[in-house]
Amino acid sequence: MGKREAKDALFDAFAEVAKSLANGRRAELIDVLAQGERHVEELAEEIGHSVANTSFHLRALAAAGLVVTRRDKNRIFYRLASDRVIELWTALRDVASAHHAELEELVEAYVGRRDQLDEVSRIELAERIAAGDVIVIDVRPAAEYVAGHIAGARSIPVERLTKELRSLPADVEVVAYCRGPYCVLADEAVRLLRRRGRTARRLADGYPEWRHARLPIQTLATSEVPS
Amino acid sequence: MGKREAKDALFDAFAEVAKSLANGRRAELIDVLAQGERHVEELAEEIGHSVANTSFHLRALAAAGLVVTRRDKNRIFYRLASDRVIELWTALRDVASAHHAELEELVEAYVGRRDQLDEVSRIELAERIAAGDVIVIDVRPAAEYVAGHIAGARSIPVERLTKELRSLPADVEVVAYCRGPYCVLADEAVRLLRRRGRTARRLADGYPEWRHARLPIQTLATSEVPS
DNA sequence: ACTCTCTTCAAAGAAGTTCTTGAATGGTGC
DNA sequence: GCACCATTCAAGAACTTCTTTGAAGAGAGT
Repeated sequence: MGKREAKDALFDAFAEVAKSLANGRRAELIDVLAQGERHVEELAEEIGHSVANTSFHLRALAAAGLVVTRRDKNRIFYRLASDRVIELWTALRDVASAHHAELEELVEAYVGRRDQLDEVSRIELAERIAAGDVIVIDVRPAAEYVAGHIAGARSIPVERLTKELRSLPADVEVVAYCRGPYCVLADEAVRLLRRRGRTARRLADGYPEWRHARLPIQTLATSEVPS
Repeated sequence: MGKREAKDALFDAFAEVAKSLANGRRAELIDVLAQGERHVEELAEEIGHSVANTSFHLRALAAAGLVVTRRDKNRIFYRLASDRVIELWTALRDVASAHHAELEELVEAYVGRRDQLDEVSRIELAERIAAGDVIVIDVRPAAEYVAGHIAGARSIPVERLTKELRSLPADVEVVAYCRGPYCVLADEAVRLLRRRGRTARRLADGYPEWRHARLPIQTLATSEVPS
């Protein structure tokens, strides 16, 4: 094999990894899997496609080495192969948001205007948690809270927030967080809380970034799903 | 636009960036452009394709916001849009090498066995340069040296190394560097130097990583091409 | 062994990608 | 204004990807 062929083959292999991310549905899958492991049916629900098609995309991600599987009973769980995949996904999002002007329009179309929804940085939140003058709520689906959450956070999936509202003290600021900067769950929670007269902000990014920054987290055994 | 459509559109936009890297030739272009700006004809030469096809790929990269252009006389120069693109490219390579077992075979097919070619880390090299007990040679094409190089390095493109050999003191270790961990120029240089009885190693990665680590660099005005 | 559930595979049409060839464009410098 | 140059565009052939549909496979539990 000549130098040219060998170099092409090597760079084609790098391109294979990029190709596995080069589809919006697979990108959504990576974003969900950054929260923790999930099985096919849940993932199909998340991306709004058939189980067959989701399985097809998951196989593409597995072939590229981005996700790995684990069998438990007759369920197959998918998870990211390593934290480096989160770094890659973060870098991709960063480059996209830095250089793709029209992306801002897409973000706004999806998450709505964020100007008034003050964001809290990871560092500030960590300090406030240490000081104990803030309530942190995890508004992701309960399964993701179980797989891992910010230490001290309480799980209130956004659709249960109205019901649980009275259990939140009215005189303490609430910080909501979810999957990351392009997740709308925390925005919805903050809007709802503010409509009810609460002081609320959202964490600027989400759980994967918090975890990657080695800030304190907790996980629960799957049997301990909080009610 | 519904939530689903808006989310799909947003993640499709992220996927567009990945798609622009999802081709081996475009990946090679990014790797070369990480060294500094170049024009189409040079880039076509680098990837071994026609100018028309290279232009086509460059437009794909530009559309994704990864490269930008600059006109000088009747030449158009391409360069990476920002350092974040280098971070993305590095993350992609890292994930590929961490999870793609067969990649090692491809690397070996391209760069050859590296076991005996001791590598020097950035940190060690920076210390050795400060101590002044090492000669650093930049074996990339002269144009890339001009665009930027490790401070104190001397430009000896690998094809001129034999000629320049006598000008290198025989009793000092030589460290060669080139474009990055998957570049073969420094390996060739080290092999040649060792065959001639010199003590030589290669920098583990290359110029873009050195620069990104904010270690000392130098650039030359284009008129000062070293002979 | 049988059935159940979850997951993957196969086929096929529509849509997209890659590379080649040859022509067109649009600044530059005379 | 004109010729020249580097670069881009256009068209087309070969190939790959995406999604849907329906069927097949593989463990787990009875």
